[in-house]
Amino acid sequence: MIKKKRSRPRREDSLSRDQIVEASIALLDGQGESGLTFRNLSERLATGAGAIYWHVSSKDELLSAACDAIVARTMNAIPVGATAEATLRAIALGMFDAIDAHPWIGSALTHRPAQLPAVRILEGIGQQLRTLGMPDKHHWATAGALLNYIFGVGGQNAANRQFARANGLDRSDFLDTVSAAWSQLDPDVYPFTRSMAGQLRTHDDRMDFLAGIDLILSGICGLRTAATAEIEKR
Amino acid sequence: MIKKKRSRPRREDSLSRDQIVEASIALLDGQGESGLTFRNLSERLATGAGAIYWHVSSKDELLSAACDAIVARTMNAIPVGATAEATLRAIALGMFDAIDAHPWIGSALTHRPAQLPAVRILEGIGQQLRTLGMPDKHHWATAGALLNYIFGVGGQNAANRQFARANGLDRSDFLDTVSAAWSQLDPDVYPFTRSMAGQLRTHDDRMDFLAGIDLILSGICGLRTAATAEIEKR
DNA sequence: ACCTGAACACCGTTCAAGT
DNA sequence: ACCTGAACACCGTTCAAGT
Repeated sequence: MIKKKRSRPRREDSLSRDQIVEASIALLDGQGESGLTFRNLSERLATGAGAIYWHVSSKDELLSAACDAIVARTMNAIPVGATAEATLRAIALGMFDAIDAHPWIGSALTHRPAQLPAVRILEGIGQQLRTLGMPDKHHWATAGALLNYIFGVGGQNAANRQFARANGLDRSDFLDTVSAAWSQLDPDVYPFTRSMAGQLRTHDDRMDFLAGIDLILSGICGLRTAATAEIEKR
Repeated sequence: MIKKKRSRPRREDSLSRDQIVEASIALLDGQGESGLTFRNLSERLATGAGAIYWHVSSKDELLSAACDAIVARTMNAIPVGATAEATLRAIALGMFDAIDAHPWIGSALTHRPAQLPAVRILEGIGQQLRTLGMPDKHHWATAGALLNYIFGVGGQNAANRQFARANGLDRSDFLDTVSAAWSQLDPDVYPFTRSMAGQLRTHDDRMDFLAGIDLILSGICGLRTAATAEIEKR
């Protein structure tokens, strides 16, 4: 008697790239970055690893596509018609919230070079700089400053979230841990950091993020420092 | 006859954590992030994987320690005695150059949460903000803005370098590739990005980085925007 | 106390073979 | 054209056993 090998049920409809990307997002949201493996993914999609490779060329591409799906939705949700400054803030806050909801895109953005997701954001920022009447020669540096700041915050948020998840901490546990560590630093070497330990527990990430954006925007509005003179000198 | 197993020669002196960290830095500098494996490391140190684990608890800790060694050297090399603004620039440029020389620390910084390396930089920045006479309540948001901007640029630089290395491109090949990709974007959807494709080839990363720093510094010097009012309102 | 190195439990990726 | 799933070449980490 032939022993029929018991294998898991396979899907009957055929796979699509979109389904793979959506399943990846679900996995990343639910289990964090380490949750996205081809084994997890093929189980969830009731298929084999090879089937996924038919639609997608590598894990890197998959992560990029998942990230791009989120970024595209975020950028499409930015309301049009507001002032340039308000729109720049909306873009920045939109990305902040997107990274908050999907921490893994913070690390996807910082790790994969200037590809589609980054370009979508750059484009949104750049168009507003134009309407703001910023001289062309400052466009690149200015857009880059905003973009890199957003990426920097995103990357840190992602890292903090991942650390907290890996150690089974919630946000408040995590802040307590860092705050405690900072309180124990040598006061002679780290006076400033020690003095920040308290604020750390009560601060509002989103508010601080916005304050940074406004710092840059206010710099943009009043380009009058030594360095811009230096740049003009070239 | 007993066949004596030919094994690689082992070291005779004993291992130290410092030697392990230095060997890791050499590996990371020479072969990039993927070059740091316990197998590579134990071969280089003429020892076994277990020996390394005796001195170091995980790969994560090792990467952190390697990153911290570079950051500590960088921060110690910042000259003292200059004006606060000049020192802030020196810190930023010092980190930029350190990341340029060791791209992997860009990704180590963005991936491991607020630990020693980040604290060293935060402290340096914060002390200068104090001498600048910035009101205490703005310290956190301001220092965070500078720090996150530096991390953002660092992360992007690291990612770009790794991409270039993985594809066997030098800097100019890499810029050509991105520039070509941007030139082919749909002009109706990506007018700004397309217009940047040219500048991309000739731009100076370091100069643009400095321009961003100065944008933030100039915002710091003239805190007068809607958002700071908003923060004060709280 | 410090080290060895085989073994374990994973990865991403490939590919002959199936439909 | 699309999928299967075993196999491959790696990982980080552990641990009984040695000195």
